[in-house]
Amino acid sequence: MNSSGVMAAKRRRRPRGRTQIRDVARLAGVSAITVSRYINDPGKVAEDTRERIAAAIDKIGYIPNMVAKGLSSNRTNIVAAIIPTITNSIFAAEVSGLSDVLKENGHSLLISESGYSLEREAELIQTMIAQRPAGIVVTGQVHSERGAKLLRTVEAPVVETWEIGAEPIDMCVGFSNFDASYRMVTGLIEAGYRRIGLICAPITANDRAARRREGYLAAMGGAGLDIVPGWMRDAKFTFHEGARAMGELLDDHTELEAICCASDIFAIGGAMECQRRGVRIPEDIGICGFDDLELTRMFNPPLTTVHVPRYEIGEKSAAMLLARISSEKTVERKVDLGFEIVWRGSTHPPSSSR
Amino acid sequence: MNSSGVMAAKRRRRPRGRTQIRDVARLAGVSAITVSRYINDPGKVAEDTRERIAAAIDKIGYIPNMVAKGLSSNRTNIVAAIIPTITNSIFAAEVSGLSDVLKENGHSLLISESGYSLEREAELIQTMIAQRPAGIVVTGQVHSERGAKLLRTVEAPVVETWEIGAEPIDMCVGFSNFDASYRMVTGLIEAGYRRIGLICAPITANDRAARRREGYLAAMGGAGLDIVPGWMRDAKFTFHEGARAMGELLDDHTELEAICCASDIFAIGGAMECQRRGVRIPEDIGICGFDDLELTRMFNPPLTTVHVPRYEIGEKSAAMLLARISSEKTVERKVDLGFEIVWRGSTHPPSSSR
DNA sequence: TTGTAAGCGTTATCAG
DNA sequence: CTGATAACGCTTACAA
Repeated sequence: MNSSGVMAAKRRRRPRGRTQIRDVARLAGVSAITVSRYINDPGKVAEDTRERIAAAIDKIGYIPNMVAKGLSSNRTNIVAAIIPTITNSIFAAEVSGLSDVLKENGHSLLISESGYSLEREAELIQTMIAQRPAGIVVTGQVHSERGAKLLRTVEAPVVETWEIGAEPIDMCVGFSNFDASYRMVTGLIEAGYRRIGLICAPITANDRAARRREGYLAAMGGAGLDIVPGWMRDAKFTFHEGARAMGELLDDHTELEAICCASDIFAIGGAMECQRRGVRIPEDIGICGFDDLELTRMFNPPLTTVHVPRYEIGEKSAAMLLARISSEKTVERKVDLGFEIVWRGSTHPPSSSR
Repeated sequence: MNSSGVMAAKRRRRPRGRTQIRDVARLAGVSAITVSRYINDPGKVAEDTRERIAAAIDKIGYIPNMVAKGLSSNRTNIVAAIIPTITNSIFAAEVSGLSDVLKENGHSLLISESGYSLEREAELIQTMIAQRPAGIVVTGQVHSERGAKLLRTVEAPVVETWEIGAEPIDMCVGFSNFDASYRMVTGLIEAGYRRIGLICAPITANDRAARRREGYLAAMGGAGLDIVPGWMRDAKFTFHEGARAMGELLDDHTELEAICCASDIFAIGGAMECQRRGVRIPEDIGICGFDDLELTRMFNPPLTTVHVPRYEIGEKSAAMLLARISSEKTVERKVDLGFEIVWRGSTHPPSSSR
């Protein structure tokens, strides 16, 4: 042995903790690669070898190192999702759908929150790409220039969720927020409402809200009704903000006959504000929401709203990513999961549903 | 060159897509390790070298490969969290706290849902360990035997959240669910209530619910009041289930004066059921909840509840993990974040708060 | 301050 | 069906 052998010994790193594939291999009397084959596709290994390896794994409690696997195979089993905020329950439901499908297929879910900021989203996309995810889920179809560029050049498949109006960067899953809002407002007009207010989230960095607002404007304009700036209020996604916006409309615009809320959060908060003031629903004012949260069904009266496929958006996104991950075959690029207007007691019913 | 050189050439893998550190190094005219130093601690690199590297990174859009980094350094920047379900907003808030602190410190968050199953939790712990996370967050202090063993032997620091009654496996953050429930019920008794019902989540695989139930029993028993099995109902975490349980109690036990709900979800669902039936709150029946969801403040009347530090549990868990990750110094093992009984209009006030 | 060499734990590739 | 070897992209250890 020459001096480099000595040097090599000195340079050896500290031993690491976990057992590894070679420990299993030694115990089973096979090579590491055979254990690797057993783990990834047991069918490639002979029956008796299989049994010895299984016994060895069980004995030493071997847990594969996905980091090493990821580096070696150049693919991880991690899917990254970037959502505005997990505390909005529509995104929690989406994440649940993602999580359920992914874990059934041996994938893990990395979550991060952009806080409805496109700059933050771009940073997170970069952070996620650093993890070399097998797939990426983002919210909406509007991104910062930098974010969009990263998504366009990343190797992993990308799904944009919750809106399908534009051409996707790669794939998209959701429904038309414009159509949903348009149909909701058109229904209100059919029901006899003429002076209809709007409570909507700020449309900055939120194309879903922007499309819902546009749907309202198009329906009002299309019916030849007045569009009054004072009838429209911004609100952040809290019940309190919904109540505040409703209170302002009630104070300043007693002429309003119905309030269209671009989120059930506003509708519920707003409806509670009405209760507090003794404003009767739907006798004194009609209220409709958006998203069909469980609470809208429980409310007194139950709230008219738009049912959206929030859990299904997660499920379908995961399924599409998995399809692309497991094969090169082209899958659907644009998936419309639809929506449904649900007429309940908080508004008069439209003529078509009478 | 001997034949092995030829073989090596044949064995070369396909080139991969992303730019890597050596591309940056070449462009900047330095070695890879210098770029590595620049990325991990720019102070170790000379000013002008720094500038050249920065320019090179910017030019080719280099994004570090955290998988390779993780394997090489034997530490990832991923924290794994296992929660019962993301759709219960208390856990969504916790996740938000985790996410905020972790991303400030360059860590990413891997989320998985156990669905209130200890077996599922154990599987997920194993899946998470395979990713070699820098830290692990689990919910509660009760685990399956296998899950507990994995948590005890894993190298990463572990935080158990939402309950601090038992000795932690490693660290725990939360509050005493027993004390909170005990104090709530004691307060109701002080307020003059004697016949108090309970709506609680199934206590299987949920030590937080179990402790809340025990707190109720201890307070009732301690005050010499009747403990009637029929006054206690199980409910899953939906508003509908809360309403159903409340309906049953209202139907079967007209003698009840107050209902203690071990979750605001039950309290809100239950209170809506009361509204539906024309049962007045608090005149006909007192209702209190647990968790202090935003909606409890908005409700008419506002609901008495227990404020719990849900966002802070996430924040603190992340902070404790980070402290342990960055140093070997011992940090607190058991952190009591406390709780606060919030008396609102859905119950008569206790004498002590008059 | 910078560089060289070895190694992280797994899998791709080629060979038998 | 099984194995030997190199490689994945980065960092550790050591050296200059």
